[in-house]
Order: sequence, then structure tokens, then C-alpha cells
Amino acid sequence: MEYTIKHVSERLRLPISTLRYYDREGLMPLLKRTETGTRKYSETDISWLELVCCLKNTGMPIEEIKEFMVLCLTGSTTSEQRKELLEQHKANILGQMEMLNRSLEMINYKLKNYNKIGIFHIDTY
Amino acid sequence: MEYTIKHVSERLRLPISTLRYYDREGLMPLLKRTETGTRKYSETDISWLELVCCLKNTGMPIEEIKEFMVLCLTGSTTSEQRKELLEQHKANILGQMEMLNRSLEMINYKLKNYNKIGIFHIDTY
DNA sequence: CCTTGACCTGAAGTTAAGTTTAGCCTTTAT
DNA sequence: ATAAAGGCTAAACTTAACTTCAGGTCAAGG
Repeated sequence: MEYTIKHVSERLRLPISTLRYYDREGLMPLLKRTETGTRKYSETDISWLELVCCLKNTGMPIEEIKEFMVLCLTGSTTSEQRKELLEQHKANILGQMEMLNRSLEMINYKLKNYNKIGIFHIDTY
Repeated sequence: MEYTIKHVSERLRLPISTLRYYDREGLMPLLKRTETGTRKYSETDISWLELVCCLKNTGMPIEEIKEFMVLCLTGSTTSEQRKELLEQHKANILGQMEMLNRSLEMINYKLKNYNKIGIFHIDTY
């Protein structure tokens, strides 16, 4: 089954302009077209886009996602590199989680003071 | 005790240009200066900057951090609003954590397949 | 005295990730 | 047959958060 850009846009909640942008940037090098140039997304394309979103949402730049795609295109000789890239990104995500935890702690601390008294005026920020 | 911009830059690992930028954007309305215009950071200023970093690192836009500061300046009548703002942001952070967890799950799944066989070639991305 | 290093400003430049615009071509429903 | 809906492109525009630049002031050391 193949899907129009509008369908994919609704299913993944990505603006059409973003889908075209990703294609333009080389993230979808295998995307098929009709004879007249209309994009035809396959289930495989959609799965890939889901991974793209996951990587993007966790802070991987488009450029790096593209590198990953290029490695995929290059074939099975690059599988070690691709795994390494994902492991790196995983470490990155774990780092982000730590950071969020530390920040949450700080905010909870501020909120605690806030609830006690009307602290948090200008002297203490 | 008061500190130079260079000192604060090193202590908080923020470029000097960023510290000046935050000041320019109205994040440091109480920052003192020497007669000749050199910035003098107090411990209180540094604590505030630490909170700024925490909010910024967790995705709060500068504009909103400024709003928070303006509420602080306005006085104790705004304490409910400030608390609300922090609660909102806390919810935001919890949302980010969930997202990171979901993403991590997906990446772990991909890595698992990766370790099994040389999957993740172009058919499945 | 004068040079060096740290500070200042306003303005322009940068980067990522889209979005918008303008103009043009199909396909579909009336 | 014609108008609406949806697709396309290239190119310009946008936004946030900085950074860089050009040019100027000031305090301390040799």
C-alpha cells in the first residue's frame, strides 16, 4: 500500500512542508514518485520517518540523521558504524535524562520554598 | 563579594557573549555596574543565572524566563502566577521525560535487532 | 608614557529547522 | 468543460539563541 503526502502528514502529525523539507534534505533518498512527480510513501518509508522523528525529538540534528541514512544506503559493511552511531545517541539520551532529573530537582526545591512562604521575591529570585 | 563577567563565565561555563546577551535581553535587570560600566555579579545574580540555565536547558524560551523575572520584579502579589509558571514548566519537563523514555525504548529495540543479525539494512531501515 | 588585557556597545552575521510564497501542473467532482 | 482540491518546485522568509565584528574606554604594569 502506498500513501499520499497528506495521508502521511496526518498519520505522523508532521506538516506537509516538513515532509517535503526532509525529502529535500536527503532524508528520503528511496522515496518513490508517480510519473507526474507525486510522492508515494510506502509503509517502510513511514517506519523510517517514525525513527526520524524519534531521533529528531531526542535532539539528533537532521545532518546526523542523514549520515545514518547514507550509511544504510551504503550497505551491510557499515552496520558496525550504524550501531555505534545509535549507541552514541543512546548515551546522549541518557545524559539528557540525567539533566532533566537534576533540573526537576531544582524546580521542586524552588516550588517547595514557594509553598512554604511567599519566598522567591527579588532577594532570592 | 562581587565578580567580573569573566569569573562568572568560567564558573558557570557560559561564554561571556552569552552573559552579555542575557543581560541585553532583560534577564538581569538588577545587575549592578561600576561607575565606568563594568558589570558586577553578586552571589544572588549567580544563583539566578543557575536557575536561568536550568530553565533554559529544559527548553524554556528566553522570552518566558524573562516573563518570570518580570513577575519577580513586580513583587509578592505575583507569587501565585510565578508558582503556576513553574508548575507548568515542571509538567513540561515530565512530558519530555516520557518522550525520552519512549524514544529510548525504540532505540533499544533497534539496537537489539542490530545485535541479533545484520538487520537494519535498507529494506527495514 | 604607552601598551596590554579586560571591559564596553551597537550592529551585523550565523545556524538549524522549518515555513511561506508564487507560480505552475494534475486529478476529481459537478 | 471547468473549478476545486491536492500535488510540485525554487527561492525567499522566519525565529531563537547566540556569536562576531568594529571601534572605543579604562586600569595596571614595565
